Amino acid sequence: MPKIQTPMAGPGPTIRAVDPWTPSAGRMHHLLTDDERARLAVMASIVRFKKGEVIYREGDPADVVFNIITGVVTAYRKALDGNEHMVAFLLPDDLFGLSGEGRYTNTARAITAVAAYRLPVTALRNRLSKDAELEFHIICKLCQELRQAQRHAFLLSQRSAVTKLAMFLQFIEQLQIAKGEQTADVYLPMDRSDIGEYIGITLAAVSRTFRSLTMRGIIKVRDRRHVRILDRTAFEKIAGDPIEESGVASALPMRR
Amino acid sequence: MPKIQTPMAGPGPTIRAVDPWTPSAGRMHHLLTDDERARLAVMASIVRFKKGEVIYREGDPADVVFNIITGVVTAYRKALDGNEHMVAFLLPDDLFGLSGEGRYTNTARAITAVAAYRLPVTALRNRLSKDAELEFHIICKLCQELRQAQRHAFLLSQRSAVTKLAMFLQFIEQLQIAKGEQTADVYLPMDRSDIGEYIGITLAAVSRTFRSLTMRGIIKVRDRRHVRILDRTAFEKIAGDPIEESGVASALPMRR
DNA sequence: CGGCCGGTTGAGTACAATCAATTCTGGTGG
DNA sequence: CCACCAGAATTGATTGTACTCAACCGGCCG
Repeated sequence: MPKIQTPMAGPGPTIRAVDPWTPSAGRMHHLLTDDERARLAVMASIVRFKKGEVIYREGDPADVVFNIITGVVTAYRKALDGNEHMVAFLLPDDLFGLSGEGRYTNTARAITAVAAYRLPVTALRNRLSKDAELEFHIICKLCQELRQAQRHAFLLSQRSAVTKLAMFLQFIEQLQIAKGEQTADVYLPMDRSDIGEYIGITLAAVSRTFRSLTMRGIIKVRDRRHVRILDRTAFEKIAGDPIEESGVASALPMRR
Repeated sequence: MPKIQTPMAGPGPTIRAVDPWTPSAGRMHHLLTDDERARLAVMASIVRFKKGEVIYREGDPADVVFNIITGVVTAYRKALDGNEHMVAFLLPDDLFGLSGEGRYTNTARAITAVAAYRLPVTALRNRLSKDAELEFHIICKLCQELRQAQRHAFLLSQRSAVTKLAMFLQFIEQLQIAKGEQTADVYLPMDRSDIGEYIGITLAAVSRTFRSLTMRGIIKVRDRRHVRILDRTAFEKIAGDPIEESGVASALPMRR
């Protein structure tokens, strides 16, 4: 059952993040050594999900943790009124499924095709008890996810829709820079309604807000998935300077 | 310099949380053994802050971590427009100051008198590398703080002010129950403007919203700091049932 | 007593939600 | 290759909620 395959992703789970205590100039490292990855790989299997597929539901017994290889996953919570709200975008190298207390506290859904390592909690936990280094790396990753969640909360606290959207675009862009991808345009793997759920405005408002930024000459929407930032200074006046934000030049508070 | 004092808090840092992988019926445990606490105490000193005092600022070098003994701390971020937004309430047994990347990513301020253990990062890190168990407990704590941050984001995504306030009161109440405190009334250690900053509405709106809930007979505001929930069913219809929320009866997603 | 701080209340406004109609886009099959 | 379809996205008109600004209250401390 454990298929220790090595697809394009390499020989086992990867957890990439920055060490929260070292001023690393924002570079992001693979936290795990090949050795650790191999040890994790032994207990892992690779699973694939189709676009739109639910990976687990709020309340399900939380007996596996996932580590994304490729694709994008979203974590949702259901509001009383039936509306869902997204609490996180999960991207390659992210760890998810561990925020429960015996149960998952949110629902995870693939919004693109996804490949991920699937790690049974019992095995992982066993391994952890013997491996201080691995644990430390997981601590680093969790610090990062925590920071990220706080950033998200900060975004949600903004009143203006333009600010929210600009901050969101900034997140995504930083993310892509960190990934080392070509970023003349910002690439948006999610659709408008996902964005709306993440930044806490309606689909209609997302659309209007894109238009507003376009009208003002700040961005240019190439197509649904590609946006270019034309007026950098105006853009950062709205979104807030990311460098100021995180306290260190080129710090990359976004996951991955 | 390390004053290994044992005030009312006991013989060293405490990290209380629930193990995220064990369905523990919501009971919260001291995660650290006396032994561990003693080892941590060796590297810790106790610091005290007055109400209103800033503990550290966004951008400061992050060389110490804190573990609250008594009191309430808030973590802020500054918005572009000068407004601040609160990203977390930190309470006894909570760990804070570790979300940086060489630097603190937010500003911490005591909103009551605070006593805390002060742990130098270098020493802590050193210790961690040798102590798998301690690391595991920190992982548990981080999972909890992450869950909490996601809950906060969820709260902020709500559109109606009443819902936000009700959810907030629910948080605080659960917190007090977890602490084992007497809770005929909900006790609010923070003032109205802090609440507003946390739930993302203005001071004026907080006031109106309290009134609205009072008018409807759902709560009764004894004084600035004490609120009683009169109509439980109506209250939970607005806030969302906390049991549903976390998937397990009496799960306590709030810190403490 | 006076000033200050935290909180409450009021009037008017702005921004995003809502509901609903319409257009655009990408994919499928003839 | 085109026609068609379904889902995604845009746009419009209206409404409501919370913001803004400002006045006011009440306790506390000097």
